[in-house]
Amino acid sequence: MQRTVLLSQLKIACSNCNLRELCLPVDLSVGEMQQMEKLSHAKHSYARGSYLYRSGDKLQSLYAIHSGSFKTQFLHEDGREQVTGFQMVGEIIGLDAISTDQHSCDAVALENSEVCELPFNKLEELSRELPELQRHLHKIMSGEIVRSQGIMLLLGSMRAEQRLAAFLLNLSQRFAARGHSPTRFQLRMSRQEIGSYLGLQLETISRAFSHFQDDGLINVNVRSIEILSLQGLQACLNSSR
Amino acid sequence: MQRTVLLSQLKIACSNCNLRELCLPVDLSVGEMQQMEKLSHAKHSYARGSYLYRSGDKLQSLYAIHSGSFKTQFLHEDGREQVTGFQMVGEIIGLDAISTDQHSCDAVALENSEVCELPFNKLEELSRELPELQRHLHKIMSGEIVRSQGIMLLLGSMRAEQRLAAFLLNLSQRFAARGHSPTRFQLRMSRQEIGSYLGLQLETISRAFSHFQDDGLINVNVRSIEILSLQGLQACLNSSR
DNA sequence: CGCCGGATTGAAGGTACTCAATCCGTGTGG
DNA sequence: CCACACGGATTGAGTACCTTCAATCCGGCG
Repeated sequence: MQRTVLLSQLKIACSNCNLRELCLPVDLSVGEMQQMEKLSHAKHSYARGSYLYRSGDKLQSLYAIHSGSFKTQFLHEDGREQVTGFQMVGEIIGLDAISTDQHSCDAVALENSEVCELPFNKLEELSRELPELQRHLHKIMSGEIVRSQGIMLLLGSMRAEQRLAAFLLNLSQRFAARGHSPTRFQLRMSRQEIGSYLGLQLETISRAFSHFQDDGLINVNVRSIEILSLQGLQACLNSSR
Repeated sequence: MQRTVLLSQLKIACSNCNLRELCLPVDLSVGEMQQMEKLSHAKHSYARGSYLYRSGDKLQSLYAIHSGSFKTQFLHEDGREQVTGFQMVGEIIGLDAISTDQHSCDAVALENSEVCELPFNKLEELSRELPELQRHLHKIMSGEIVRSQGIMLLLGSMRAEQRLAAFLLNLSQRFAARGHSPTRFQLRMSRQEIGSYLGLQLETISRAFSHFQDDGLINVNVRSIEILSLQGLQACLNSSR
């Protein structure tokens, strides 16, 4: 019930864009709805492989992913590079830039995708008028901090197969939250990109996939994944070390 | 010049607490200063080893470190635990809790320390009235996201000695920014804690310290550090892989 | 003085990396 | 239509780095 209200508010905030992450957890008055309309924006398309923004670009907007998916990658001075996240429909991208007014990483489309642009100045202005929006924006940013902590734990203390299990379970949850199957889905990223994200080499990812398949935990055919035992993956993740 | 203005504003915001991270980059009117006074707060002391907050605690306040230092540690369900950060004077701690209204990690004093409590509700309220404060709060949160990305890069793609070099150089910068020597300082944390933060075993940390000393890059005596060659550490950090 | 926790050092072993060969699906050109 | 090239994925063998386990050292404190 509340859900449909949220979606209708959403449409106001982001015309015809079912923007989960910015939906407000409360009803808005007519006046407040009119204010939300101020957050006018444009919807843009990005072809697979194209950049939404690059490291060093000035902060203009945050972006809500309307369709498709992206990766963010962080570039070290010495050329080292690492995938720092994979973002899918309904997630917000670009928060890294607020700190310095410049983006600190690249965002690249993993497939043909559409994003809703949310001019950051307007977002700030509006969130001064709508405490619920303010709180929500804060939650999104804080959530990103917590997510990073989880990745740090993964990178710092898990072995290869645990990392991949955690990755697959996380994808599973996120697909489920969007109404897709939690056990059958297509990977949008290469072994190389998964490895970069998980701090492993692509060969190690490939071997771990094969091992999971041998153990009957998953069926994997290149980028098609079928999870046969969520519990099995969870057990792998929780294994002593 | 501006600096002193900032510090005086600071005192208003945080009585007698030279709170760098919340100082505002602009002058405030008399009325605005009065508003800042609304952010009344308490200053509390924490003995070495005591908890500022624990995972699961309800979000009440953010905390600005007035003296001393803390570590934050993240606890996995299965008992795995990892240090996710070391915070020193002037830094803000507790941002992780905004996401779920509960702290997602523990904060433990590394030495006898004092913090200024910043009730989060008041902070939000006030930041609706003071756009400069709002922007600054956003920058602090975003900065934490960027910091996490840097740690992810470190954990995902650096070898042991590079990680320790990065750690020492980061400490050096932070001490320098606070007016201390960038080359001589005391570590506040154990080898175990450094290892946990850097995703390594304590023995590996110890060996890397010894190796740096053999190479003439540092003098280390348990927790006393003297950096002999910042360039040398930087070179180690930048070495091919 | 002796205990204790943290730090150092040594030796052996394991996990993931590196290098390399092969496979496979897709797209391209003859 | 088939051959071929290409990029990504898989698999194998050897190696490097870090971990693990263990012994020892060192400084502080009862």
